[in-house]
Amino acid sequence: MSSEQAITTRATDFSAWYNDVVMRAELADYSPVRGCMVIRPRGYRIWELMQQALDGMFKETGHENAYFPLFIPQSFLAKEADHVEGFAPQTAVVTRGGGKELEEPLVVRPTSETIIYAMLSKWIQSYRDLPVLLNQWCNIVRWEMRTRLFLRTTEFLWQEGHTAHATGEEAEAEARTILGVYRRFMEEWIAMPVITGVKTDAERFAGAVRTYACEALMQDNRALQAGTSHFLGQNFAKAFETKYQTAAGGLDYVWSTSWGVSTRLIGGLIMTHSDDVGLVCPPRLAPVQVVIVPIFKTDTERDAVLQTARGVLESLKKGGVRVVLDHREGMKPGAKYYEWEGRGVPVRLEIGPRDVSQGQTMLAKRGGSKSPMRIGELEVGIRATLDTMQNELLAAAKTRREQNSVRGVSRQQLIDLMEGPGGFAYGGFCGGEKCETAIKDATKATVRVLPDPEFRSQPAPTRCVWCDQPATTEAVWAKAY
RNA sequence: CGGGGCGUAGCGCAGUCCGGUAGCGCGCUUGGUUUGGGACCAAGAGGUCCCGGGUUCGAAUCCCGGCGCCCCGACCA
Repeated sequence: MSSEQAITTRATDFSAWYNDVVMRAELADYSPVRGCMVIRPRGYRIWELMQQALDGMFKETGHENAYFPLFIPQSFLAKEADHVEGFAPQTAVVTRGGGKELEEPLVVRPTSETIIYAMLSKWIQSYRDLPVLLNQWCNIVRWEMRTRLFLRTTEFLWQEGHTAHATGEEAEAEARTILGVYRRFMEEWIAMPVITGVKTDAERFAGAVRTYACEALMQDNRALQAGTSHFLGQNFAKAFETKYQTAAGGLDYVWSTSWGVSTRLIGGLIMTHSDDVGLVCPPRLAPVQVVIVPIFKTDTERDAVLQTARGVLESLKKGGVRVVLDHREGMKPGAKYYEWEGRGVPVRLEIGPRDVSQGQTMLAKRGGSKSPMRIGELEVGIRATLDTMQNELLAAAKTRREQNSVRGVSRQQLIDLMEGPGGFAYGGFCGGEKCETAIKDATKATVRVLPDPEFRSQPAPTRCVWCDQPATTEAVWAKAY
């Protein structure tokens, strides 16, 4: 089984390490179909936990789930000029069905804006019908040249939110609200700190007026675009004639947004926290938060230890902890430790004869130390431990990000940084496409975001790092996934 | 699509240069002994050597042609 092969170290080969971690933790596997992946139960459980958390947040902000079809008439995609130009090369198209050539080819959705606006046009008549706040959980297909487990696969799972509003201000505010939701989720659940901001025109979603994004820094100092939220203006409304009657009696196109995060987040989780032993999973998203490993020699010890272990199992379960008892026999405790560590289980409770007689367990933190805990204190103590670990992961990731961020870079520093260690490079930017392209050609780095105020440097840079003309904004560069 | 690597048991590999009838480690099955950081003994099961041609008495091995996967680049969440 792949689960027992050695893991390549991060220092040796980060890509190989990443693949090894995914395999070792049994999160996913390659599929018989090129570019596609199979998400295994341990990986899917993380996604379910992510879904649960996010879905709750979407509902709190007034969104409702719906489902739109997988197949989109090809002509729909063509209605918005930028959109079709952006996605056409990446689409899979069905031309036959039921053994017959189709009258109109059907595109397997690369995203659902077009079919959703076609429907919204039917559903929206008046400003009283607005806003419409929709979300859907689904799979999408984008034909990729080069794929990587979770980070970029031909088919992937995501949620896509689509909202329609009476005013541009309201739509813009919605896009910003969701960006905040994403950020909160990434930090509080994935323990993955992100910088938020606006994308440049070159990096903008095809068909959007403005694209907001959350960017995280992975352990190899490359940036991961973890989520995007788009203000679409009236682009799709115009393409699909999605109009409504205003309070004043006039007709106007709706203003809209769309936003999404995908199973790519699992890749972000892995590359943010994991180590050379295997997966490190933040407790809030860990399929198994606690594993109990019983230790015994004689039958008498076995009975006593297992009885205690079962008691701990039940009490933790009642307390809402995701816990399993590893009672497999014929496997040494040490072997179990390695296995569960590779799978990223945050806490291990060892219970042996000595512990039973002393009314305690040995609590080992993933990647940390071991210390005894009284059995009576476990219900409270485990919760506290998991919370602490969750916070420590976020803090450690934040520290790592800051240590690998350089502010106020010069042209030469930017080049050196991207040739060398990588990371986030903050600098002044004239906003010109020429400079953006030149920087990309010279360094392979792209503008990840024009950062939101709280991430900006003090004082603000005054000159463009590349052309030395006055800066119109600050930008964050990095090599990206 | 370019550059690099690889394809032999479930997994990791050796064997390929120099052709001779397929091997190692791990895992798996059965039995026994073990169990506080990757247990041991014994007996087993498991193979279209990526595919198709060719050379040869004989091909995992040599020749020709395909296919697939991984990594690095160009496209992208």
